[in-house]
Parts: sequence; C-alpha cells; structure tokens
Amino acid sequence: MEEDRDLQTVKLRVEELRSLIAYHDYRYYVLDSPEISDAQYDELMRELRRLEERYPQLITPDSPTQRVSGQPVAAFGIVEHRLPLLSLANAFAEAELRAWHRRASALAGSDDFTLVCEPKMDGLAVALVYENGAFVQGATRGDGRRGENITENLRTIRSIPLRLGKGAPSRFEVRGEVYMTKQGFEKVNQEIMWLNEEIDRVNEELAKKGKKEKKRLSLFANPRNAAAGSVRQRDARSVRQRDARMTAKRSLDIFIYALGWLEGAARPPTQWETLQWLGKLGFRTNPYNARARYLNEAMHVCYEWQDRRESLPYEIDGVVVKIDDLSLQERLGAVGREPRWAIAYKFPPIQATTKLLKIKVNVGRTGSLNPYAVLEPVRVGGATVERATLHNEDDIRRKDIRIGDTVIIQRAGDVIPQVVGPVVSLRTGEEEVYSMPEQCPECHAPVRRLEGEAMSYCTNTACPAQRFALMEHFVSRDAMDIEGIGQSTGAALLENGSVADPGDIYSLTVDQLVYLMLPGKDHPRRLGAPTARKIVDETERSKQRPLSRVIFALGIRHVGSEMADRLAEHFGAIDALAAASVEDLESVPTVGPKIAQSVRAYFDDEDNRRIIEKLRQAGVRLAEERAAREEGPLRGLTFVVTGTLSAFTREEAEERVRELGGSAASSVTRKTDYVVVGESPGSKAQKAQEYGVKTLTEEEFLSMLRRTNA
DNA sequence: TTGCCTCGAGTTCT
DNA sequence: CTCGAGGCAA
Repeated sequence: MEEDRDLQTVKLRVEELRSLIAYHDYRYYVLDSPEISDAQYDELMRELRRLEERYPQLITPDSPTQRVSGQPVAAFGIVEHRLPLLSLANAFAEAELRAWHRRASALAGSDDFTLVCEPKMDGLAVALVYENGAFVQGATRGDGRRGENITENLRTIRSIPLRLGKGAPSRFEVRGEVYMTKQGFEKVNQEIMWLNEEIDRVNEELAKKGKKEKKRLSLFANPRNAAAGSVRQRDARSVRQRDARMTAKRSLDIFIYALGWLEGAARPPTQWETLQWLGKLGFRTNPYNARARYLNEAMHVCYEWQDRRESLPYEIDGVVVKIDDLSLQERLGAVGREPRWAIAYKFPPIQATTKLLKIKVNVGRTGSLNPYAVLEPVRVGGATVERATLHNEDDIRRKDIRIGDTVIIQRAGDVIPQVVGPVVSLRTGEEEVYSMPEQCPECHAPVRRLEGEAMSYCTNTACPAQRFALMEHFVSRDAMDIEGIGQSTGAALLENGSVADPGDIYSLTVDQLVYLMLPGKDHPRRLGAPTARKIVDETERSKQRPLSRVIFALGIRHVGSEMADRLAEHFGAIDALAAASVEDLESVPTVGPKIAQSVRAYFDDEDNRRIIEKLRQAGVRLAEERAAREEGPLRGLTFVVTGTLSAFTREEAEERVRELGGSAASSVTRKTDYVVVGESPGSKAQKAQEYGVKTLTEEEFLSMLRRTNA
C-alpha cells in the first residue's frame, strides 16, 4: 500500500522533471534563450536519471534520458508514408522562377497572392509522427512513398520534442529537414581523421605481422552527407568510432517546415500560419522564414540569401518559395510528384564534382614542391575551375585523393577552389595512388623531405624554377616593387641569359630590353621601347627602397617582410647582417635557431654574396639612412681598413663603419682612430705602429660592431 | 613538452 | 585565405 503511494509520488515527480526538461530543452534548443544555467539543467537530468534507475518501470521511450542511448539500433524498418512526401521543382535562374509564377498565376486566375520564402536547408528530409502528444516515429523521405525508420536516431536530436504540450492534435505528422552545422561537420571529420591516423599506426603493426589491415574510414564530403550518414547509422564498432559518431549526432539539428497529415484538429489556412502554429507546439522553425507579398520581393529574398549564405552556421542550397494560401495550394495541385504551388530556387553551386586528370608539381621560391590537381574544367560558384592546390603529400594521403578520382571541388567563403575529397563510390579501380616525384620536375635534381616536415624540397639551389620564382619575388610589390618585370618578362630574361640572378636586373639597358622576345598570344612579340624604358626607370627608382625591403627581396628562407623589418632595424645595414654570427642573430627577439641558421647560411653562400655585391655596385641602398652619420655609435671615429678580411670585403667594412656614423679613410694619419688589419696587410699596418694608432684584428673589429649594435 | 600566437609561403580567377 | 612552422611562455 505504502509502496504504491510512494510510487505514485515518484511518478508525479518524474513526470514533472520530464516536462521541466522538455521545457528547458525547448528554451535552449528551439528558442535559443535558456532560462536556467547548464548546471541547473544537469541537476534536473541527474535527478530524473536517479529516479529512473531506482524505478525502472517508470522509464518510457520518450523520457529525455533515452535521448543519448548508446545502445545499438536494431535493424531499420521500412515506413510507408501515409501521405507521400513530394519533391520540389527547381529554378536555377530568375527566369525560371518567373515562369513558375506566371504558370501559377494563370491557373489561379490572378497573380495577386502572398508567398513564403524559406531558406532551403541542405540536409535530409524527414517525417515525424506524433500520437497523443508523444513522438512515436521518424522516417526518412526515401522515395517519397516509403522511407527508413530512424526514430531512435532522431530521438537524439534535442530540438525534436519527444512530448508536446496540451493542445496538440491527437495524431499528426510534421515534416522537416535534419541538418548538420558547418562547425559540427568540421569536428566530425577532424575526429575521423584522428581515427584514421590511429588505424594507420595499427596497420603498420599488422603489416609487419603479415596480418590483414584494417580499413580507413572515409571522411564525409559535406555536412549533408554527414547528417544523412549519422541519422542512418547503426552501432559503432569501436569506442573511438562511437565518439566520432556521438559528435556527429550531437551536431545534428532540425527545422520543421510543414504539416503532413493530421487528425483531431483543423489545419491553419496558410503556410505562414502553419509555421507559427508549429512553432507554438514546440517545433523548431527557421527564424529566417519570411513572407513576401509579391514575386519581386521573393526574388529579392532569394538574391539576399545567395549573397549571405556563408554567414549562416549551416548550409543552404537555395530558397523554397511557396504559395501561402492553402486553399490556393489545393487548387493548383501537383504534376507527378512535384507540387505546382512551390518551387526551389537553387543557388549556383559552390560545390561540384569533376574528374581529377593528373597531379602536377610546382616548384616554389624555396624549392618546395607543391602538388596541384589538374581537373576537368568545371563551373563552381560562377567560375570555371581547372586547377586546385593539393598542398602536400600528407594532405593528399589524408584525403585519400587518387589520380582519376571523381573529386568534389568547392569554393568556400573565399575564391580559392579546394579539392574536398574523392567520391569513393564512383571509383572504378583504375585510380592511381599518388606519390611525390623523387626528382625535381624542373631540373631533375633529387628531392628531399626532411623528417617531420610536410614539404618536399628540390635540393638544387640553381634550379631554374627556383631562380624564376626568386626573380618574381624580388621584383614583387612588397619587395623591390619593380613594375614592368612580371611573369613573362622575368622568364624571358632568365631564359636568354641576360639575367641570372636579381642582381643582374640593375645592369639591364634599354637596348638590351627592346629586343627581348616575349611569348605572345599567337606569335612571340618584342618587348618594345616604351616598356623597356619603363623597366629601366622603375629599376632605377627601386634603388631607393628601404633596407628592410631589400632584405625581404633577397628571399632568405624564413625571412618574410616582418622579419626583414626587424633585421633591418636591428642591424641597420646589409653588411652588419651578413657579418652577424648565429649568436648575434639569435639575440634578436623572435629569431630562433632556425631563422638564425637560415640567415647565416644565406650569407655564407658564394652566389648570394655576389648578388649583394651587384646590388652594391648598382647603388642599391644597403643601409638604413636613419643611422645618420652624426648619430651612430661610431660617431667621430675614423677607421682605415687594410689587408683582406674574411667576413666581408674592404668596401663592405667601410660601408659598415659609415652606417654607424664613423668615417672610413683610405690612408692612415695621426688623426686615424683605428686601423683594421686583415690578412697580409700592407704598409698601413706599419704606419699605424709608427703613429701609435690602435690596430684591430678582424675579430676585434667584428665584436666592436656587434657591441655597438646591441 | 605543450599550447598559444605570429609569421611565412603558396594560391585561383577575372 | 589557409596551413605549416618557428618562437616563446607556462
């Protein structure tokens, strides 16, 4: 007796908890405005779970605790749709939308009717059945007549109310679109990628033992596939895999957009009111649904979303335009499986599939080999794409892209096309797994990929492709900014031998340039006198670029514009930079061992030093002006350099002195402060002794420069 | 060693 | 714009 009463009390509390949780789910997931904190919500959930554990007889399938059941779903059943789910006719252009409207107007006998515009979710259409206020069945659209029973998986979607409040019709069906957020999609794929890395590791072991390898999981191509995949998935095989699937399920959501069949209530008279009514019942409807009085207004909505689609957290592929008035809808009816009272305006695709014909490789300025896909031209987002970068070998492997694959191309928020991944189901078996060439495609030098690095590099510093890229970099806008020398001119100059490195640009003459042959559209053409003039003028002007740009233009690995700025500021002159030891370099903030090494290696290279010399001869500014004569740390001191120095030439040493405010004289006098003595000095060293002038070895001189620089 | 944060390098089409 | 790499702080 007493137990019964107890059970009654508990049951009441359980019911109360369930409706409380349902209410807060609604506030949180549907209205997006929670009333209680997550902790308070968790507390409600915990209490309910505790009670259900103690009194299992009180557990019902629509209890919120049943949402995240990790239990495997038994085989899916087939569900017969009581009222078939129609598909929509598509309009790919304004004209088609107008044509649709004209036809509808003709049938209606008037063109004066209101429209409803709904963002067309790129997801999976489902039908949900409610009986006596409880969610009892959910099914995919399938072919429109029969779909798959996915009730259990749908239960995990929090914005699907498991139980409705009072006032719900006794039995009815609603329709909506299950979708995955872009963010959720990224996360799921990320987890699958981690999983694959793990599988790879395991496979390595298995391969050693000669055992059969485990299969890698394929990534979801887009949020829609991910949504469809997760809503139809059964049990997971491993714990980790289950994690990925849980993430997937958690990232699912739904918008309800239509009322199917119903019993025990009257239907609202318009689509717009239906949406309001569904919202009131507790269903999540898209807040961006809008009513349009005229077609032009609807058209405007379509274009608006076409521009703003990226700003949404989920993907839409168009706008559904429906005639608002239900009685008019009935009058118009359907042709085949397409209603005449609605149409889907489809955006131009930002995704498309095409064939990956081959994978080619570019050689960058640093010698990096950059693979790119050569594609069968395909229109994506209003542009024809025939090439797309593939970044590096690992990326190709990770995505499992093979030559001959049908691949998905997309132009995301930006303009740059990406290869999303292969359509594995379209494989013929003829596809080839790609591997990086072992020789540079330009100069056939061996290729090296260092341990732990993503990129492969051509080992030949004289590689023509590298020279070309370096030239381009040197004249580019952020570097020396020499207008007139672009891709073709640069290539032509290198090819005909008038230029071997950037230093040679400065000895070009108009006469030389005029006869330069450029690859024209049909026939090769001459560069021409005006352009030649311009190039020489531009080159002349570029001599005045600040030191930081010159340093940047050299193209030292790991030295970009930012680092160049810092180095210019710190050392004040190219020669000081060239003379700096690895330790000196590392004393500069943000310069670590790698960058220091790279700079040092650059200036240790004979060819590079020659480039600097050419620049110097040409009169390119190699020191920061601000280290003004009168201001430098060596202000008022006179130096004389004699003999051969190892770190730099005599001219360079003198230049350095001048940059630091000192002066460099050619002969030793009593007024000379220091004589720098190099290898095999001449008479000047003796003179210094005579006059009692201090002498410096190269070593001492360098450390003096370093000190004054610090 | 790990997790920011910033910088460097390469990139497509019109 | 995106990804990888380098530097630096905890």
